Amino acid sequence: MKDLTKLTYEDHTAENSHPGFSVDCVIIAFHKGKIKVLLRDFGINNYKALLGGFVFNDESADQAAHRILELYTGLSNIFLKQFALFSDPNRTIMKQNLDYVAQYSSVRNDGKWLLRRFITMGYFALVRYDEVNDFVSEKKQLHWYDINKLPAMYSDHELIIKKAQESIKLLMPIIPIGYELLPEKFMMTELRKIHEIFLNKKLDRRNFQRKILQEGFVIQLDERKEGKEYNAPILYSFISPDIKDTM
Amino acid sequence: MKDLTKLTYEDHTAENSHPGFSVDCVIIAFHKGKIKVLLRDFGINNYKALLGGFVFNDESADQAAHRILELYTGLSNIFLKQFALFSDPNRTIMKQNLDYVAQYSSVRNDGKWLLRRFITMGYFALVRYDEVNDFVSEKKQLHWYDINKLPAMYSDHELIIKKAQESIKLLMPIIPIGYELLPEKFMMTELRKIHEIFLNKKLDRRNFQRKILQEGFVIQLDERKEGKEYNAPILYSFISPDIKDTM
DNA sequence: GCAAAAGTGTTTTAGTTACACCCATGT
DNA sequence: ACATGGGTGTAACTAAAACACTTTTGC
Repeated sequence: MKDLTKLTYEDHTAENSHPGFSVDCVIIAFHKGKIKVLLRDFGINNYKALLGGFVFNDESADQAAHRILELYTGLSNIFLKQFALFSDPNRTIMKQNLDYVAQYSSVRNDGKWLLRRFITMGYFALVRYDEVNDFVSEKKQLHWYDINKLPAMYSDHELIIKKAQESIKLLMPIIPIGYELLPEKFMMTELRKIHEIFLNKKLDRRNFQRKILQEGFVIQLDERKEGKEYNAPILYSFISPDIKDTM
Repeated sequence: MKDLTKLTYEDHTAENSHPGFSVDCVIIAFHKGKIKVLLRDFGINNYKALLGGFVFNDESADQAAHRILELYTGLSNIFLKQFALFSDPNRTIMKQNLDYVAQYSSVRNDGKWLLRRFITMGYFALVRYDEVNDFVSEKKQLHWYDINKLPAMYSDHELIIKKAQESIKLLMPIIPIGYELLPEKFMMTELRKIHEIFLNKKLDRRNFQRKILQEGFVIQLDERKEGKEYNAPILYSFISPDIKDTM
């Protein structure tokens, strides 16, 4: 594996990257009751874009996605999952793309390569807001957006996010969602909120709690959230850091 | 859409296809109590290969997969699903591939293009054996293999099949498997057998039947399988041809 | 003869759903 | 004053799992 700290978007050229192919990461976090997506300024028309990049000749798409994630969040070993391939022949031949390339070509000589058709693999990553936000907030072009209130987006990136959301909803009965998004100690309400947002429906407080606890992945701590005097919320933890191994 | 009947493997060139990218289809059917995969002779060392191909410049990967499926099975509108991307940088740089290209280069001049790195999207298709076998059996290079007794395979195609199997197992609680694999009228035992193979465990006959029937997608017909005198198996049918729309 | 497969119901256990009250905090 | 959110338990219902016998056919 390369030294990731040395890599930036500018390191990609037509020579060292797989042609016509990219990866795009839907980086998802949970903060203040909302599911957030990390996007970057695209630079044209105030469009926002997913965090993506190209696949070097000596790495797999999964490795490229991990590299890109580390580049933008500082985290390695992040939970990351392929969810769909986007390959419409016209997906990158859009006005905003042409504008971008026109501008981009002035600083590098392979701008035309970017005008070629690209097929992109969509990945979603689940990260802990608190663990990445210091790193992220240093980069002025990166911002979090509520997944249900997306800004105008470059190319088909809004579609990619919607598909990621659908995939997560579909996977929820199968994989224990929440572990990757929450800090070590969390309130049951937060975990329930995450489920509610992806399932897009209200869940009964007590039934949810009973179900989660009897699944056995979450335990109640002998500790309550500070700052409240009356009925301070009890804190919970996931028992195992190896849940991702069941995927 | 092009005239599919005119297309063969030979129609692909470096000029008309997306570079370094392919699709591979794991075509799955059910016959005589076994899950079968359709493979072609690869021509070198008796290796077998998945049915795959390249993506033309004016089609999406999904369209390419459908085109390839129609080419090899005669069926359009087949149930088809992306399940994983295979992008190990070394996946196609294998001895059997070099041998193949050496042989292949003698008949077409872009053999070296085939030696480049390829990223492939894995699709699985579920088809009805009876509907495709007449078409398939005309092509001498195509054969069905028990998914649990695979022959020696080209490149990473065995891995691709294993991953397809895992994906189906994972999706089984979510999507009603079986509809795409069985003829209009079928025995409950056949449906159960399909579930048993993918889940890799025995299921209780009566509990399975009750569960399936109360899900509501399958109804009992007033008809029994012919050819048996005593306790001829009752036939069943799926009620709706639109189950795939729920995907 | 024996294994295999098909018909057929009941009981038990586990899981899911529905539902109400109390009290402090913040607006 | 009111809405919000947090603590707490039970009863009804639905779903899943375990389980046996009989008969014919095919080997």
